[in-house]
Amino acid sequence: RGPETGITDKKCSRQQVQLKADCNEGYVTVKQVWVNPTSVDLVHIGKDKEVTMRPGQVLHIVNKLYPYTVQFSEESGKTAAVVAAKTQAEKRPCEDSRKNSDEENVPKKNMKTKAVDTPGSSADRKLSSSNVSSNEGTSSKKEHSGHWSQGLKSSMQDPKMQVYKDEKTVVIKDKYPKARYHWLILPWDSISSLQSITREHLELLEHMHAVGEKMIEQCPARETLEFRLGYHAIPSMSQLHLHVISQDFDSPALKTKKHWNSFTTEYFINSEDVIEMVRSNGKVTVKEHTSELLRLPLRCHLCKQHLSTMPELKAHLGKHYPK
DNA sequence: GTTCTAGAAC
DNA sequence: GTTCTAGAAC
Repeated sequence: RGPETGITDKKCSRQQVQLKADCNEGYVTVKQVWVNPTSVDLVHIGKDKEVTMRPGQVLHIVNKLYPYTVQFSEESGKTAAVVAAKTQAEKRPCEDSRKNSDEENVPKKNMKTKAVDTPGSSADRKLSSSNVSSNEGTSSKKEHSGHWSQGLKSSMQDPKMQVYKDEKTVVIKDKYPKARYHWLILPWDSISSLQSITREHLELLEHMHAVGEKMIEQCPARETLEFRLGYHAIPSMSQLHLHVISQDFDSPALKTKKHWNSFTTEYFINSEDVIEMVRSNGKVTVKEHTSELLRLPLRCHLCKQHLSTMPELKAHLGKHYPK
């Protein structure tokens, strides 16, 4: 609460939240300093607790009010974080881009933005007040953060990438397919990840699954290839996306152990299991040591044979799936 | 997420 | 010597 945010609500402490941006990783750590509820994607943080927030997620300062989003922008080789009051940021993106052509670098008077200090190690990347204004100009023009983790949000909006769309979802081909067929089913609604899923999203999840199955039905190789539909337990890219991937894993973009294990271990959660989890539990929880699954030794998903290198694995897969 | 590359592994 | 991977940088 104070002049910087314009918040006058007495339920909001003058020191309600603490934000810390990691510009290299592209997220902001949000710590709730005061007792009244602060939430990210409507999930309460709790006093003295911290959560990470990525672009696309919504921070409510107190009592589900005063929505804010974060954006990262690249400016003269440096990455900077900008926090923007949500309503203003979303209200007039088109108007902004026009206006900016004759109002270059003039900050919006009513756009409440605030620079966030980066952690100590990257003190040289700290924002000075002078590039706050230029960053405001950039972020309102671009309409997206520019950070790689936001790539799907821009791809899904690009008509050239869309291979199917309906009222709830859009389908794009994975930009770096890890198999002969690899689609992503995304909701139009901004849903950052599985972690923000609730029972309210059950129908959407079922619809996404049905769309995925439609993609398989229209695939010329549907008779000869197996497919799996599922989610990465800990995705790198923001915006919920259902993978539909053929099980040949015959692709030059499949290069690393991490790639392999992300599709062939429990790191890949079947769409049906996600739906069942939400139905019975109201949310999706990821097991504790999930990230370690990515370092497991390479193993053929079909015959379970161990392979010592990626080239060996790829040669081995060739036996299961001749061209 | 990908790209790039130093140095480990062979 | 070359191949391959893990981690930094983007």
